[in-house]
Amino acid sequence: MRMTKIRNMEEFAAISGISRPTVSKYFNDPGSVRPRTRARIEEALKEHDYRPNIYAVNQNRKLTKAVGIVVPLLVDPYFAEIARKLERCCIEKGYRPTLFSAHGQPDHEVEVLESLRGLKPAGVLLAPLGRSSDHAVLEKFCADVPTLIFDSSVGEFGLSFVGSDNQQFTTHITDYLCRTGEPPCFFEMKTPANPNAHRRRQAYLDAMEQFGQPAKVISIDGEGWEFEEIGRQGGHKAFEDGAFSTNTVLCSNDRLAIGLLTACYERGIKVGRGSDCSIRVAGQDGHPHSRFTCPPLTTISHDYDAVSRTAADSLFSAIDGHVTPWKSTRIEGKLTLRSSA
Amino acid sequence: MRMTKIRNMEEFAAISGISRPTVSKYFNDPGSVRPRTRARIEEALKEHDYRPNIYAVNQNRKLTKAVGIVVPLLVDPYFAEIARKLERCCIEKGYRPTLFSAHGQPDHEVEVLESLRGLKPAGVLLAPLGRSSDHAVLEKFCADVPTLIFDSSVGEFGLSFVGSDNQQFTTHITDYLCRTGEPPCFFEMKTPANPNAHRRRQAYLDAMEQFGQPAKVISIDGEGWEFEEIGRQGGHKAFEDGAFSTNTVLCSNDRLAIGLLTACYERGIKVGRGSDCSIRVAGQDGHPHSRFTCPPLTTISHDYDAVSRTAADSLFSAIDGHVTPWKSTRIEGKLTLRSSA
DNA sequence: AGCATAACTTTACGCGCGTAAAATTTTTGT
DNA sequence: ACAAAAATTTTACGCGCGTAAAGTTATGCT
Repeated sequence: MRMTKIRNMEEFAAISGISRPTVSKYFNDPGSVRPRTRARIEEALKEHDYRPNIYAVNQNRKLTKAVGIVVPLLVDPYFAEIARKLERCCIEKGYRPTLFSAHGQPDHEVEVLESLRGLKPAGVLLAPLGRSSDHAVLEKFCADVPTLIFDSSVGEFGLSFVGSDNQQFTTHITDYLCRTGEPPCFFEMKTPANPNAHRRRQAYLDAMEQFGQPAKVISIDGEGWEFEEIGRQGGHKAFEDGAFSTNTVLCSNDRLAIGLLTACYERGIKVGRGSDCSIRVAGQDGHPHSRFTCPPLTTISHDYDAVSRTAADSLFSAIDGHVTPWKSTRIEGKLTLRSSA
Repeated sequence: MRMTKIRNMEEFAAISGISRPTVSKYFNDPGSVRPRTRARIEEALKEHDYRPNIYAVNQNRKLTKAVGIVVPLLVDPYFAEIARKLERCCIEKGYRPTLFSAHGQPDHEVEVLESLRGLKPAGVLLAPLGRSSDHAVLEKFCADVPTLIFDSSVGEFGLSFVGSDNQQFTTHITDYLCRTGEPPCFFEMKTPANPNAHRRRQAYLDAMEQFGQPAKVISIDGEGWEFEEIGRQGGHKAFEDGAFSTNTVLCSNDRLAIGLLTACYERGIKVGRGSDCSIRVAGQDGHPHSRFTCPPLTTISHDYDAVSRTAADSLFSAIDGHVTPWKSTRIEGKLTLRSSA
């Protein structure tokens, strides 16, 4: 095998005994050629492993098969995990995913979008930074490129939005905490990165009112995406200020909770639901790491599979021309009970 | 601005008053044209924001400006972090990095390399899976594409290898542990993912012998890349078996240590160097998360900046034609003392 | 000013493939 | 078996740019 080096489709067509346009058609959709033709091509393919030049292909196609996946922070395993699942969805459907991260920085996000334009992708799956995003740039990008927004909604642009049902998240876990112990305080960043945090705070307030419990929101300082460190420092400050009005803390997200757990440890405060524990801590997200904190973190988990599949399918159907009005799909989470609360 | 839509370089050349070949030359190297010509182009650039079509460019260039970055597992923040730094190095030098993850699966790694060929990259920065990699595929890939191996060395192929000095890592932290308490046991996976683990075990054995201390290696079961869970389960088993011969455990890597900490928590074993603690646990890697474990993890940290910069620079110099014989560069780590040991 | 040289313009070709139109062959239905 | 439909082949053009060659203009130096 591989006796002759194939340089282009012309050569490959010649040795497979098929005309070049038909071979071209085959590579665009193997099912669009006659079975016997297809068999002959695939046989030749095994002996000469030829692959069309991506650059030449994409130069001429109106619709590229490239799909961009953009997340705010790839170092966060939550985003890495969901990006991985999205990647698989793309490959399954014959698209070529390319992964990008804004690395928590708005200017990077703009850069990414800029270079993404150059890729002329068939579509983009975008999880925006959120508050710090350049909304004008985002909106313009969405107007030019078929973009599905996921994880964090920043406005009614793009094809649609797919994310988690933050309201259900918080209501559900607040309910659990109220039923099993003291009602929770809510621990969050004063200026959170994305609007999900606002929804969660509001859901907490609503739930507490509904349950007839006094609400208490603790908003801590800190900018940026180093949530663990922000949670840790904010936790120390909250303890110093005596800000925790009950022995139960619901954190706006798991990374904040992880930081708070560290702060508790550093102060010698035992966390959990045992009788020897003085505080209960719960998170929200089902962060990949939450299983391994000490104590393991009680949290409400994203349905990673459903979110990624729904997002990907929505994009693909839009690419295939199925126009639907903008809509927001929010998927429920599942409570994960562990020993922290 | 943007009154006329520029479709190609021809049009842009026309409105900037420069010939197309010169404009082409400018985009390949802005410094290669006369300053005044350059100024005129850049002025026109501001009013019409034209960018050459990547696909058309790469079709004709012998040397693409694309660089592939491949890591074994992007969900691991260690790799996400080093990938981020490598990305920046590439962009600084005018390359276009594309990120890939093998997601811990050998067949994915092969797929990634396959699709990477299609990109016809100028070079590739590759951190192989290690033991489970298809070495033949890897070697063949390296023969075809300028590839620099980093993090984990799997043989003398590729341009060179850049990674951390595992021997120094382990020797250094073993020394620290011996000087500050009981000599450590070594906690590792029986069949580790990559050869770094073997080097670390050997360095541990050598160091213990040199220090005149009895060595004890605890090799736990478990396959795959879910190190935390493997460490947790292995930890439980080791406790049950009474495998820890001293009160100090040096883990082969931080993720294993994180799992062991969870196991300790679950068994009510207090970890740290305080008098009320019954075990000390240390890791290796300086994992981004190690700061936030409970207790915070004492570890020896990769020099992320040095490794990524050295790796990137080696690749770029090879791309620029500076041929050097294969060599292995190993960079020392820095001890990070925290409360776990 | 005069000349060598560097920079630029013009012209022209090629890269590898998509794709349209028309001609031809194969398959399908009856 | 024969016409209609589907698939394929032929032919031909275009995409946007790199790049080489030859001619032209600008620059630097004495």
